[in-house]
Amino acid sequence: MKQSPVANRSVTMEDVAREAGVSRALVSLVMRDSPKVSSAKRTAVLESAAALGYSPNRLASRLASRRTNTLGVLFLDLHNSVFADIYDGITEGLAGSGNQVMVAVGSADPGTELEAVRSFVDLRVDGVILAGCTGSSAELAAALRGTPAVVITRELEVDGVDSVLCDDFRSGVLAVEHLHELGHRRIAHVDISDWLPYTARREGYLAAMKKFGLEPLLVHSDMTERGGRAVMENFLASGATLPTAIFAHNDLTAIGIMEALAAHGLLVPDDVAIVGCDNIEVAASPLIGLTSIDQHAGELGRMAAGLMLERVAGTSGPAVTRKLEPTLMVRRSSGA
Amino acid sequence: MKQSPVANRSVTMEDVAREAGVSRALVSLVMRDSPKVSSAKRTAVLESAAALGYSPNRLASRLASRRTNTLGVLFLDLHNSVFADIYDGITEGLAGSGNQVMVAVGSADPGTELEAVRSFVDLRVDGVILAGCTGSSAELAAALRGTPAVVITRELEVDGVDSVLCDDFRSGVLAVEHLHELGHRRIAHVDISDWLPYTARREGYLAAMKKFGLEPLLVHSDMTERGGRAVMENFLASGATLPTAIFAHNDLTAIGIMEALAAHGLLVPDDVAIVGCDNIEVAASPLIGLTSIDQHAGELGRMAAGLMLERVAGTSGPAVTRKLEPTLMVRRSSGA
DNA sequence: CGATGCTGTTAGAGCGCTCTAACGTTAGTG
DNA sequence: CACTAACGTTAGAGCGCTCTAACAGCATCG
Repeated sequence: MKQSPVANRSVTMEDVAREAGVSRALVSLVMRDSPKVSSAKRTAVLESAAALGYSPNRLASRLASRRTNTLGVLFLDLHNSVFADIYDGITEGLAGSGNQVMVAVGSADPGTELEAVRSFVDLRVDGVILAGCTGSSAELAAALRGTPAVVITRELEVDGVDSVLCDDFRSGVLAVEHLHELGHRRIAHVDISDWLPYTARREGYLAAMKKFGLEPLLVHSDMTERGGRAVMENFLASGATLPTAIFAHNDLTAIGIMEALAAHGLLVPDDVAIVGCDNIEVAASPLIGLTSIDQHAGELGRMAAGLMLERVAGTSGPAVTRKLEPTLMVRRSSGA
Repeated sequence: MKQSPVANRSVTMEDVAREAGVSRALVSLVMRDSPKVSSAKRTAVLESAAALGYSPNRLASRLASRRTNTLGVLFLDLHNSVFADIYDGITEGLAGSGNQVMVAVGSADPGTELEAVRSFVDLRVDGVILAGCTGSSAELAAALRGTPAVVITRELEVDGVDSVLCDDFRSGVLAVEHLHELGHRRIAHVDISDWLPYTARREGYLAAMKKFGLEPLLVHSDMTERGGRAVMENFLASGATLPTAIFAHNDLTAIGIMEALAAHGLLVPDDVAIVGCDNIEVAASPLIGLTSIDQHAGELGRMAAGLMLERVAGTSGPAVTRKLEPTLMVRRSSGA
């Protein structure tokens, strides 16, 4: 019954077939739950397989069948819990579809990211879901080599790549409108590196500021908590006049900003009001009370999974873009 | 130059070989950067490959070479950022080793988890790193089928499975000692479901309480923020006398507890002092100021990667266990 | 000048599986 | 009772790659 581990690694269908006194093809059918196998042979095969400690080699079966029933999912950053929410949505949307998920992490580095996508493609996954990506359209398209893909939180102008995102421009507008309504006029925006393809929130901010005839104030950060804190520390050290309100590119940045303010004895929202974006779990915590803009991460994941399943099932046609309306979640950091 | 996507998917080494006027074996050598290829042929092959849009089929190469240079990494829960820290440690420890990482998420469900491990094994990864797992030793051993493995944050009594963890018993003791020293005598512990294999923190708590001659007070939760909040809400609703201090199984739970207390106008640490465990990023935030016990997640990941590399390189020998000393991080939630 | 070694290349036999087409049985039909 | 139909089973040809062993070509050497 119990075999040595090493021996197990090389038990093949052939061995099981011999042990059970049937052909290799029959074993294959049993392993794939084919209905056209007599129950007698089926149990015989299963018993032999168990006795030998057989574990099917998925590399071989995938190679032979030219199907993998596997989707690759790439995450931008594991430290941002918005990706955990997206992950939940994806698994929910994929439930019962018989598809497996392979995860990779891009770490906000186009190199790592492209490497991961290439790896997915080389392993012949049926499709790729990019939950946040920083590479250029051209590079990503080249790496995908025609593999169906869905991008979350970004719009990629590539053939056969669907996009599922929240209207980030609108989020920027919502943030400014909210702060303007509260009476703020000096509203700053802490966004992200220039080269990153996520510019819509900033553009929304700029457009709304212009609409209200206000002077924009932009500072770059790196979408991390640490980055947000550093930016605010620098700003405070510079002695420049503080804005009365700050809209941050995402919640992590916003929290970092709040930390720096707290460290200097400044009160939120009394001295500076803060609005974040993403509405991650911790932002909603009463301990933080960060006003944020919900981009419906779970729903984005679910929709991406749905589109992916359609593509995998063979639905062709031009690339689709699904855009959700953001929702402002008012909390302590901007009033009340 | 540009081929249709579908065509790309079926370009094989044979095609490249024909196009370049060489043998398939030579193409294979070029693709694997063999030094024994003349530079003339090398460039010819690379040009043909690019022209045809060739992408090597990694399934086939892995099958043929019986090596994958890939490690499977399983995470318990993407919502807990301690796993992001562990991930960083792992990638750091693996850097430059030429190994790829495949990630899967167990979602604190033994079924999903075992399925993921089986999937890794069936894909013939060289090794598996389990960053948190809830299955039984026997089930995991069966699923691994002899594949080298390293478990993080848990000790698995399985042949060939190394363990890397923090001394959780000691963490429980540290928490109680700290609170006792602050003068607390009614110290509760919010831990996790009975069936989960993570009992050391509770045992440390119980041992330390006994040492001080104090009456233990245990409540079960589910290691999530929501769970912690629910438990505390229930407790408050029950009208039972509050403990003066609570040690929570992890930081998420602790934060949930703090939220419930805040919602009822209770002050931390004045009414109830809180100590968490894991020292996740957000616990360290001045906005939360949660006293926590650092289990050195990054270091755990790095060590696990190191052990894994040794195993993959062929080091045999009995299973190793590496245990780190936890570090108490005192913050606002327990005083000062 | 034939033996020796070296470099670059290739034929061909797998890796462990799937899938098509064909097979032997048995049951159903006129 | 031959004749088809359906069922369960199998042989054998791949899937796209790697790897061993052998090979041609050429310089080196006693």
